[in-house]
Amino acid sequence: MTAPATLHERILDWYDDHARDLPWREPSASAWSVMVSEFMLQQTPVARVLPVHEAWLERWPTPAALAAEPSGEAVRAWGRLGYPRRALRLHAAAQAIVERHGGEVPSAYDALRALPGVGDYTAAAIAAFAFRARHVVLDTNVRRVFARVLGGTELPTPSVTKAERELGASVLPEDPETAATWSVAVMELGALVCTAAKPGCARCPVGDRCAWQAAGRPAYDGPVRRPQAWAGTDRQCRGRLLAVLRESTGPVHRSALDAVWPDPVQRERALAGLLEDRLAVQVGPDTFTLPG
DNA sequence: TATACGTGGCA
DNA sequence: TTGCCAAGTAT
Repeated sequence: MTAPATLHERILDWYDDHARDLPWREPSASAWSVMVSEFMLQQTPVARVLPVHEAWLERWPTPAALAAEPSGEAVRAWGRLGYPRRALRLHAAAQAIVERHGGEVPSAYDALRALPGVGDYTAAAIAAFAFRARHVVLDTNVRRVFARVLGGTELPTPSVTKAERELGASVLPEDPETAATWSVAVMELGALVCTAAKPGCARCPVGDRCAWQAAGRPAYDGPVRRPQAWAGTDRQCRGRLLAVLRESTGPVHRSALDAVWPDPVQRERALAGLLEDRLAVQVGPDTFTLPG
């Protein structure tokens, strides 16, 4: 009789068989490639990131290459990925890498965490996935898997708790290389099987030792997060206006912006917001463009 | 801690 | 069709 496989063995074996081939997971992928992917994947599905990531790395193979261009080019190349301030932050991070780290993506968590647009998750992810360092990586997928398998609840709490970080640390393999693979494996399990809406428990490698399944898959009963409104919001308006600037090679006249949003009050407010965020700049009395 | 911040695919 | 969702960060 062989001993039943451990939770870790099950998940690592599953990942070995089911991991998607993603460019930023290739052994030859640079730390910059990993970093770009992490920025793009914040709140954005893999399928939409793939083509933009490829074009980005082709055009800007290093942080220095991006840092040498106007931030507006980063916003333009970001395309319709959403949350364009991420493009601005990635550009600013590239400049910081050139200034503070000689153009090399830093490997230390604290140095990464200090870069614009890099929070707790992204710093840990870059350190773990690009440099194979031992860090607890807590993204929404990992948190959901832990909540179910180890916690017995359908969904994690709205924000990361101390208990979660401690739990993550307690199950993180000692060996750094194994720890990094463990993190991406749990993340992949959450993305492909232990999904938010329709979990594939029947094909889950740890389904028979999942606390949530054992409890009969009780529905989430925690605080309800209000769905984010979209139609008619300032956010939608900003998106419309920025799309006009992105798709134009030169300065855009106010009339071109007027054409994409009917409400003048909201339109002005959104434009002011874009200028405030440095996603757009005013270059004349009535003309605007992406930042230089 | 709650809120703002894009976008498009899918049920 | 409308609602929900997808590798968060900054304030």
